[in-house]
Amino acid sequence: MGQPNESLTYLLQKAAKQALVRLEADLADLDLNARQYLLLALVEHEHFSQQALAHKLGLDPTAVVKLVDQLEARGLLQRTRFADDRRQHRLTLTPQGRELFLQAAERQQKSERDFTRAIGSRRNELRALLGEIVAPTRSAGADE
Amino acid sequence: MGQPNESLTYLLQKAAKQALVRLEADLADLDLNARQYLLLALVEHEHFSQQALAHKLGLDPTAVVKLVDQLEARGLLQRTRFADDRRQHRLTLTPQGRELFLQAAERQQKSERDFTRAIGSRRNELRALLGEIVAPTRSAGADE
DNA sequence: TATTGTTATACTCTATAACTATA
DNA sequence: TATAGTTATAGAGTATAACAATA
Repeated sequence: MGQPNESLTYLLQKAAKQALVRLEADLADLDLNARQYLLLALVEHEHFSQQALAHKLGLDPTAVVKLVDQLEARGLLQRTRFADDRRQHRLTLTPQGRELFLQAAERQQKSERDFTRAIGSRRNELRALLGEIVAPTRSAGADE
Repeated sequence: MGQPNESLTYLLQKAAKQALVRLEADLADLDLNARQYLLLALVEHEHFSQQALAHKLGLDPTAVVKLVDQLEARGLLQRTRFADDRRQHRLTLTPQGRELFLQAAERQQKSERDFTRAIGSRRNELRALLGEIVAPTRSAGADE
């Protein structure tokens, strides 16, 4: 961003945006945006509460309400209650939700391979470098 | 984003956001956000028109109007007219603008070194990898 | 009394359309 | 007629505050 073309911060913004645009294009015909997909992926892996999701996604809890509303209305996930704390909603994918998630996950992987085609297998180096930078700083934004 | 922690797209979003948050924190006492700084950096390097800046920044031209309004009101840059096409505004840093930019540029470089401290000199590899991914795809978003 | 989720609301950002001055 | 810049406005996204249910 100093000489913009050389700045890592600037490059990261551009790369992140382009990766996002591509992913959303690749998910478009499943009628999922990246955030919806990520939520499905997280819920598929673990039955989060909405607050836990908000924290994990770096989102406002009220935004999660709307996200979950949309996905529930489409029959992709369900809200039930946690037995040990009935205030919390336990989110679970429906069979349709799981099926859609699996399709989306395939596309996501392809999208990422396509996006990083220029660097081939060095994408693993990129992943490692980003992981080292990101891991220690987990304060603001999407956490963990 | 499939298994979120392993996804490059997800890592890129997080890294980009954290880098941005850090940069804005490091520029805060100069009363500049990242976008304002980037605009100053571009104008310092070349006397852009507002449309050219909008294209370069991947912003709406109306957003550039407001950005330039703010910076001009603070006496950091000036609008004059291009001689060969008097519709276009030629943007130039004032002496104060240039001085503030130089201070901001120092902070930006330090911010970036701090952010990438964990990978040390391998930040050059990271820069190279990102450059290879980003360069070919210059369609959507912040261009060139 | 504190917390989860919800709703309503306000605020910010971005995009769209109409206008002016120049070409 | 088309383009650069401006303004006003609408829309999307996000944050804030108050409320109900549960702890």
